[in-house]
Amino acid sequence: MPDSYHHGDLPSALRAATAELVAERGPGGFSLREVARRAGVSHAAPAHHFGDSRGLLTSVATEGLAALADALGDATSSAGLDARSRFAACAVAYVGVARSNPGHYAVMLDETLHDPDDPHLQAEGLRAFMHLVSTVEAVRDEVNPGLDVDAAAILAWSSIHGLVELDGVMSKIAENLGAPPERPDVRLHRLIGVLFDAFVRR
Amino acid sequence: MPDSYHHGDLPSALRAATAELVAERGPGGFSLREVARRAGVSHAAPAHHFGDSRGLLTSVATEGLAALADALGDATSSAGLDARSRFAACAVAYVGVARSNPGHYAVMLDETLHDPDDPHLQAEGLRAFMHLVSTVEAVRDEVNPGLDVDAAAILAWSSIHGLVELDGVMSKIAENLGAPPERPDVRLHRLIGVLFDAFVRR
DNA sequence: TGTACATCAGTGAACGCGCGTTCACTGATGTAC
DNA sequence: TGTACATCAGTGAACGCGCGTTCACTGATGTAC
Repeated sequence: MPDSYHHGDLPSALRAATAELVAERGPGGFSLREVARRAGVSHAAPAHHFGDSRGLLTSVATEGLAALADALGDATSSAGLDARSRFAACAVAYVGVARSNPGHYAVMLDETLHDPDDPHLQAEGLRAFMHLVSTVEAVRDEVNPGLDVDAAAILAWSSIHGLVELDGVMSKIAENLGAPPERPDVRLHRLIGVLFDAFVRR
Repeated sequence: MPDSYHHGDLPSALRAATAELVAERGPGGFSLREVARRAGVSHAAPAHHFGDSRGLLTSVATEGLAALADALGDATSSAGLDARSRFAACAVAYVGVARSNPGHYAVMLDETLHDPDDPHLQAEGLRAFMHLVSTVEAVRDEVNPGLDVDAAAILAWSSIHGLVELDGVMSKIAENLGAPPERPDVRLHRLIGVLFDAFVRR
């Protein structure tokens, strides 16, 4: 029988409501009271668990980074893949997490929204980043011993993040140019192709 | 003698105040009243020129895109440069505009803040984008006839935008890894290097 | 050159609203004995 | 097994605040004659 007074797992429900709200209205549309409303709880309840809105957003960011790290871990540990497939799987997983958790994604890389010094957040961010680095290292070992791993990792991360963020703008521009509409994952795979080529020794 | 009643160029002053405010506090910290306060004008004045806050933000976004288009135009038209230099100049100009106008930059590529269907905004955005495309075309003509211009332009824009946005996060990670602090423009030039290599025929 | 008048720019008071925060409280749980 | 009590989770009323919007207004400009 559901407990009508105690929620069960209010922190999780509040994180979910936050992600949903941010995805719907953008970070500017976020408020503690609206989140409480969506979670079906009094507006003073969130303070109990998270203190203030920054605390809640930091928790959401941490959850998002953890999901990203998990997804990258799954993608990179798929055994039997050559470096190119592994790299592509990693990129696809990244974009997949970003697109299916837009609320989390919007919060987790914006340092004006969360507390960038939170240790849990930093740990999850680092874990995600290390998966990326290890994938690039695999590319270096298998394909191009001279590859600058740091520069390549920066390029890979920047470009994939940029693609996610600019997706809407790019579609708009393509439309204005009268180009046929391009499915987003087609754009992604073309980008992965050019990107990977950048890593190949010549 | 300064006119104490009529402002002279209030729209410009309001755009400047908006950019300053957004740069300081992020998009969430923006309000029409605070902007009016900073411009030294009554809080009802902005409505006269821009209607509502979206109108003002769209105007700021358009101004930012125009500045970007101008800067890219200057960079690409510097005659006598080979494709690599021209491409690098373009990237440096882009990052320069983004870093020296953080308020404009935050607003101009975020479709939840401005009105993406505004014709002036679209025109300036397109003008900026065409400078990028023509630079990539120059790279194709001079260096690699087989280059996929569209994919390369997407990669270039995504990665440079991503670099700008992730700068803070990347510094944080590097710090956590105990890496020596890297000057931002060093990171940029390493990225440009790997990026350009991606465009070279092999 | 001077006067009347339309137009435009900016004012300031008023409104209702949603917000974050505080605080005494009540409902439910779990532990000690 | 039962009772007392500490602890924790969530409530709901109250507060002061900054916000966007409206509107009758006033100050300044520029044009017609």
